[in-house]
Amino acid sequence: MELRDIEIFLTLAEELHFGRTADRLRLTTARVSQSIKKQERIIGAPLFDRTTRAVALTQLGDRYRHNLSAGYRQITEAIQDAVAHGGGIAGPLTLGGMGPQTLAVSRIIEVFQARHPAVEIHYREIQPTAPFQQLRSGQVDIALLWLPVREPDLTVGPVTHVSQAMLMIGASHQLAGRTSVAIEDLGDCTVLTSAEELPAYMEEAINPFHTPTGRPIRRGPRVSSWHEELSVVATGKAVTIVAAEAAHFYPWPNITYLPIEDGRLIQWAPVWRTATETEHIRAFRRAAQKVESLDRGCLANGTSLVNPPVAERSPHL
Amino acid sequence: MELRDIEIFLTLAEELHFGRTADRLRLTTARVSQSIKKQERIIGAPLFDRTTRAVALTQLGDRYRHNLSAGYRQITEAIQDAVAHGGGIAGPLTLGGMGPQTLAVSRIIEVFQARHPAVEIHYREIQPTAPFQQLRSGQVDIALLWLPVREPDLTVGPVTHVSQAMLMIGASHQLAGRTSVAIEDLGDCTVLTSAEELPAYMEEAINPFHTPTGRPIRRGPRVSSWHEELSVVATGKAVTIVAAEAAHFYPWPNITYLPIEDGRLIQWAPVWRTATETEHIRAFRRAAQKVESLDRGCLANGTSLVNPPVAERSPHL
DNA sequence: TTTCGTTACGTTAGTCGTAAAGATT
DNA sequence: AATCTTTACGACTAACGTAACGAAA
Repeated sequence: MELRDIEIFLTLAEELHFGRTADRLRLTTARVSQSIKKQERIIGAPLFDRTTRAVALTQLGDRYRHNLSAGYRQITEAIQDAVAHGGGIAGPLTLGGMGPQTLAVSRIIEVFQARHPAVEIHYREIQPTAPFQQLRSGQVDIALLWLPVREPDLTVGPVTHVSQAMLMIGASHQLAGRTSVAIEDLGDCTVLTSAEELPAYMEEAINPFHTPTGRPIRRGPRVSSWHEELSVVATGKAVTIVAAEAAHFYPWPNITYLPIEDGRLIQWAPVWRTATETEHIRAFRRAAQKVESLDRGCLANGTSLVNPPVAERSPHL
Repeated sequence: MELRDIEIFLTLAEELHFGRTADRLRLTTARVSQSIKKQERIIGAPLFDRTTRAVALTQLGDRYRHNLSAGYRQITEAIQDAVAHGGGIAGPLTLGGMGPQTLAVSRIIEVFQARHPAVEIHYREIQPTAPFQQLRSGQVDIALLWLPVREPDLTVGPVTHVSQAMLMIGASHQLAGRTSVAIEDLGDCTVLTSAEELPAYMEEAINPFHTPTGRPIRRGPRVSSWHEELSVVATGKAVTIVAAEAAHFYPWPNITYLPIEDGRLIQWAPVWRTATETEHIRAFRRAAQKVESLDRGCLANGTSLVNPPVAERSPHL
């Protein structure tokens, strides 16, 4: 019997519903069922009376809950207290990323987890059409966004990686046969519009309003999510500029990805609300800087080391 | 962080010694070290100052211990309480057996563990020369002994299995070339004596004092343990009657095992102190009876079932 | 040299998810 | 049919032991 089981029991005793309990603890109902069953086997009697319609504590279950809850709270508080005084950090940290971009920072996350095993990292999908929304609403603590980001209320961390820019275009589009395109060619295209208004500087940097020679670039249908972007592009109604990783992760048959000759690079960096900067966030930035310096070291050497210098070991919690 | 880690921490905080902590928890020092290190990583600061000479709580460690201990006790008590009221049983149960005999009851132990996952079973070796000693001293709760056992303070449970009796004899002994012996042949042998006095009825039943025709059977060197028995028999100084399993598990080159023509069978049964019969012991007897009845069922059918009727599932705790 | 704590590494047990099967309305 | 819990099964993680190493007396 471990704390995890007790947590599951106490949560179910509150929710009286396997599904909601599983949601709260980010488990499956199967797992909840298994854990409760295990405790009932150890104790030798049911803790809950349950049908598919209702879950209720038995008398014994209620007694168990009552005896358990105080001790459980005390222990979690003791750990929190020690963590607070020990300089460690614990608790949840939610990262937001666009599609596969979070994969690109896996080394940072590794280093972070090794340093702070008690932090549980969660992920949320960020829509390119509303990059700041979840950050501002507090749903994500750190968002991995493409630069530039110049918002007065947001802080931008170190650049974590760089992607080639590619033009995502319907396979039936007139340009689709080309092996590459230039920004100038966008003058002949209709570019997706974000349903949410993006800041002008961001829009300009990613999908400019004018070609280098000054031709205006036409704006097309409004989309509100990444999958909508994919769908609209697939129908050939519009095009948009994306990071090269998209070609890898969304190789749809009716979508073509073309390199952009002007060789534009997309820089990615973690971004967070300045006002709610926590110790978690500072620790994440430190991890990012650490990885950055390691990478610089490798590049400076110019040779691929047989045993790359890994500063921290993986957690093994 | 789980209860197990907390238990390890609290024990080390008491013992201030990795080796003793490991012993108390039946772990290795490596494991203790790993668990403490994990907690220190989570907390972010050392809990113990340790050299190879001394282990001491840091200030933070002491605070942690103080905050933790009450909650830990509360939780373990809550579980104990629920187990007590739920009809389940928990805690240690020590079984004693002679050599490989405990293997013969593995099915009973399986059934028992499935019914009572919270009971941790330990094993202790019982010497055939002093079968009741550890039972009476409380070192073992249940001993698996060969019958007959007729002691006023002991209760004998159901027979768990039956072994062929064999004569264990030095390879150089005059009888060693035979393919089998009769009890009558013991008249020509010297039989081991137990260092501790065995009850007469037991001695008579196993190594009788007279052959069927009335010849006395000579008593030889006193031995005080099973390995001493093996050694003495190997030198050819004496012989003794053992269960057939011994031939399997101790196939020493200078020891020969001979079937006994009179076809004596050795019956094994669990035995415990009547005065200290606990719920654990009653549960063990029930498990033994369950297996007994299953076996009877199989024998009655006369056929080996493809899917033998296993009443309880294995624990998967 | 012995005693004690740590590190490295391989094995195994148990957690957890997926998928499908019961049960109840 | 829809909703909810349980069972079956497989994958993967972390607990744990073994063995070797390192430091202190």
